[in-house]
Amino acid sequence: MDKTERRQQILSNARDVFAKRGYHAAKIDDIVAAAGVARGTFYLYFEDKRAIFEEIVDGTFARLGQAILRVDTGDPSLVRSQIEENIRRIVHALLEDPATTKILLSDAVGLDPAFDKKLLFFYEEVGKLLEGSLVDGQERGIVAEGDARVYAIMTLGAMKELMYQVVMRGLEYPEERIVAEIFRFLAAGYLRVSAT
Amino acid sequence: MDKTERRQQILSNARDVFAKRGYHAAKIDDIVAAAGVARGTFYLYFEDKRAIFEEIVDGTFARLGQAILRVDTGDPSLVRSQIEENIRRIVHALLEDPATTKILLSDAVGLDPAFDKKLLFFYEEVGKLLEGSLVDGQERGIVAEGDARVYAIMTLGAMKELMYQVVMRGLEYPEERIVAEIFRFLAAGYLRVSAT
Amino acid sequence: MDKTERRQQILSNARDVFAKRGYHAAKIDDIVAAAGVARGTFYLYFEDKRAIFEEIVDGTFARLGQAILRVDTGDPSLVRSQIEENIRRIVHALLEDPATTKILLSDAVGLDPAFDKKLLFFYEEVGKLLEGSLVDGQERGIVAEGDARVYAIMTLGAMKELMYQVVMRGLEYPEERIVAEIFRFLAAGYLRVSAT
Amino acid sequence: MDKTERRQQILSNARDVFAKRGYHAAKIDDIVAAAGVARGTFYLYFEDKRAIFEEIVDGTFARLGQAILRVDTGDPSLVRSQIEENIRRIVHALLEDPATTKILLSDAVGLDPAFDKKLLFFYEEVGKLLEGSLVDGQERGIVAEGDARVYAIMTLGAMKELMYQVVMRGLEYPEERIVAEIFRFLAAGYLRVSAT
DNA sequence: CATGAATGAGCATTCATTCAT
DNA sequence: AATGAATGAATGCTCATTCAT
Repeated sequence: MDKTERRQQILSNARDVFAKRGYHAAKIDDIVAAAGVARGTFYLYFEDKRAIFEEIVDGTFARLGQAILRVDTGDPSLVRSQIEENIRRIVHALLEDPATTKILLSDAVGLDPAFDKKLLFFYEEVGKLLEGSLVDGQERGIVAEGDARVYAIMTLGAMKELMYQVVMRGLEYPEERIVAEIFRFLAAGYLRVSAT
Repeated sequence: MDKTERRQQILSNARDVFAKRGYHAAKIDDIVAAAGVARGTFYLYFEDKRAIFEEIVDGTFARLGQAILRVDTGDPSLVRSQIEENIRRIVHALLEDPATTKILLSDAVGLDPAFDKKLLFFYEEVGKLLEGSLVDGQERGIVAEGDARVYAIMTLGAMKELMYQVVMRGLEYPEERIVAEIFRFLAAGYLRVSAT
Repeated sequence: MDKTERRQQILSNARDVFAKRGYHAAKIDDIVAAAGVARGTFYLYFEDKRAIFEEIVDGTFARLGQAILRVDTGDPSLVRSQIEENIRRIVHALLEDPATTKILLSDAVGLDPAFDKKLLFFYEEVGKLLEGSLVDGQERGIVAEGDARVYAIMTLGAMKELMYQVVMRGLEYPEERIVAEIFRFLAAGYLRVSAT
Repeated sequence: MDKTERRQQILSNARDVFAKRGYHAAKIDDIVAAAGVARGTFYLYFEDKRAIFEEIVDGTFARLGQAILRVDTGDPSLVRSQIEENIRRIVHALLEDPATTKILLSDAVGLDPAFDKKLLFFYEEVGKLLEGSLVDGQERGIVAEGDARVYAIMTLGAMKELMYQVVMRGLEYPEERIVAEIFRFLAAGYLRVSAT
């Protein structure tokens, strides 16, 4: 087994342990036991417990970052499919690896102020991207008036919560269904009430 | 100072410490120092660290639960204002005490599997309430077709994320503005794109 | 038992353990076992292992510093007795507590660069004091010509080695005898050989 | 590179590492990195860390032992130069390799009780040799009355301390000057005070 | 009731040494 | 012989909790 494999072996077992027990309850012992290596071996491949956790989260960030495509608003008739495709890719990236999704949406939250800052930064980046697209869309009339930043935040929140519920509760929704529901939610909301 | 006051004094200082440092970084020492009582006194009023944390979260649950009013869909012309009032009350309850909101949305997440279950349960209860109203609304034609459960989850997520950003980043939005944006988001979404 | 006593109890047992095993071989467990307290109690009174060791050495420094009296060379007829008195006090200070002397002359040496610097600094201070007295004495004709600094260094070395041997080998010399021998050694050397 | 060379290469790099960091702070990793060999190779040539350290100290002992010449007191007119020559050889042996001198006078001290015993034994051997010469000298009238053992101990201490200061502080004394000062110190002391 | 000194289980991390290749 | 990945015993330190005063 070469170094990369061994590293991957520890990393993936650590991921499972973190997902199962949560960051603090996950002991180095649990990780090495799961990986079937000695205590010291762990430290041959990773600086410390925090470092391997961060690597898992960073990896998820990277996967998510790659999933997101820039929306080209040039041809209005293609916007919808691009947005759907983006939602589809993000949902897929999160659901194909429920363990890291659980870690990202649960264990990584409130770990400590420094880590909170890291998460906030990631979501800020994604939020900015989204916000930019929304502002762009507003100029082209394909996004409603309103605070684009707030729209972006709520969009992220809605998707995060849905993914969290799916992952934590094992909600059995087909991905395509999830994509469709999200799109509908973003496109038209659901309240049909008249003004007071 | 009577028992109740003393208890409250410890509780409220603990809340600040948890909010500032996070659950794990908050030491009993920090709490008793903030409350100005002796180490042992803490244990006269609370079972253990976990218990006081849980009490804080439970208190927030209770406050939130009280904030939510049942929507009477009898007179369609009054539904909108009732919904707005609900959003207003929830937002107000969260923002009037940012410390507990931060704890609820950050420290309480991923604490351990048992606590995750507790949170999940609370959100499930709220979600069911909301889902029920949505189904009810669907029957009366004031809620669009679609999966009410998913709508409920995304609604919760959108609101949680917005509150989280306000609390963590100190976003300076007037409450009324937030309420209006949320309502608009839920009512009409923002995408105005034609089908492919 | 009040805090000062408890502290002293741990300190003095630590001193014995350090003297017996040496700094590195002395484990916190050995110290607390000797003191009859729990592991955590140790850390209630001392920052860490290094700190208690440093305190022991600093205490010895202080005792030694107090033992040394400034020699008043005003009345030449009184110089000899003052010097003898100084030697007597230093020798007494070291031999009345062999454990700390062993620690100072053995365990504290080569502990790490930072500690070496500390030791070097202490001996430098003592050396400067001695050197100053020697220069003063040279002006008054009661100290022979020659490099006062080297004299000071060799004097310290001679005394340190003698004390070390007494402490480590349990050499049974009466203190007064030691004082007399040191004085004679410093006063007249022992080689009686003619120049080449 | 043959076995002897490889061994020497590791040994001499270990010496530098020990001198720079001290015994405990010197890691096998540092040594093999300095020597440019693999971790396992180290153990092909040396039993363990302690063994290589001991070998370094033993080598220094051997070098020092060879530096010391027996003083032939037959012709009194030649004694002085023989003693000077001895001092010169010892000083030279120590200063030509400051790294091992630093190890001998600093890291080897207080390593553990067993090593202390070893050092004590070496100095005892040298001390006995010196003591024997002193007793011999006393019979021939070229060494003053007094306790020869104490003279021997203080002589060793004086020389050790001077060498230690030169090595640790980088004192810039020419060897010949050091030899002369030591000789003068041993021959006549420096105090010129009348009895009380 | 209040105190705070004492407790000790628990854990991350280090590093000398081994051994399969 | 040489390598360097793997090992796991060893240990300092933390901190929630207890309990005698």
